[in-house]
Amino acid sequence: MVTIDNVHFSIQQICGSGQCFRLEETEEKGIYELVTARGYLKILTEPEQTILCCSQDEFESCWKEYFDLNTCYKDYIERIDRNDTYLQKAAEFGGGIRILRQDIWEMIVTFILSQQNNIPRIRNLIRGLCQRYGKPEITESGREFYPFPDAQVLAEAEERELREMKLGYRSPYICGSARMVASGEIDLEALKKMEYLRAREELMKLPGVGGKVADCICLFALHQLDAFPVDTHIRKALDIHYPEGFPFDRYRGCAGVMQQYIFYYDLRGEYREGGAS
DNA sequence: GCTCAGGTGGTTC
DNA sequence: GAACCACCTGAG
Repeated sequence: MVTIDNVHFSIQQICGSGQCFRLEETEEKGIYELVTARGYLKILTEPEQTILCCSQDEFESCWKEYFDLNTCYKDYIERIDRNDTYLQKAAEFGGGIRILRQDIWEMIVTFILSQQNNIPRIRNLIRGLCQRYGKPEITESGREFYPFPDAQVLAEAEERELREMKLGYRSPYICGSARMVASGEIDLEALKKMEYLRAREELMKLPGVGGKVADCICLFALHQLDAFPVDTHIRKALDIHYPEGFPFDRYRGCAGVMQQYIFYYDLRGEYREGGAS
């Protein structure tokens, strides 16, 4: 068991920030389960602290990096313009969010599926893919879980099968991307070493990956903090609060963190303006 | 029925 | 290169 205080770390906020679809609250309130390429993790959340159910060694060698706990997010928050009350409030509201270091193939598929889709449905689609194509594993405590299927497995799936699973018009994108990754035409290891814009450009060679999806992959898998995915929520928030444009120069090296604060605040914050409903 | 949900790719001018 | 439009699906 490893205990972390909740000052700048919140599982609920990370779960709600839309970067990870395989972190879910169980039927027991406050207890979460996370399935990643690194393995399975059970998490207990309490008002003051969060408890990761793993050994100290596993924490040090794996989860500490995954949750980006070596980084001080307070430093990012302190970089926010004091006159920018909107961003100040957003960062205060979502101050426990961290940018995870997730598996790149999983992020490619996840964000291809995210287009014209809502969060609960994306979760279901991914769960379906894992159960159908992932090889089940068992935790020490006997809990069965399904890791994300690798590109080689999905490369052999038929488009028809994916359509049956309600992936819709995204089905050929998944098949095509899986084949390009499985064949090595797109080299995932090489992407990890590339600079942000180069990686973004390379990812956009995959079918179904445009600028927004490529930015999500860059941010949530490659930890490129200059990536700033602009979706409908962010577009709306930027139009209202930054009609002159978002100050990217000021937030070089952490724009993606700000994006997450804005996104989470727009989606979950009590704050609403203009569109009263 | 219609619109919308964290878009992309193809076509057109 | 900006402006359209089709595209699967399910919920409200």
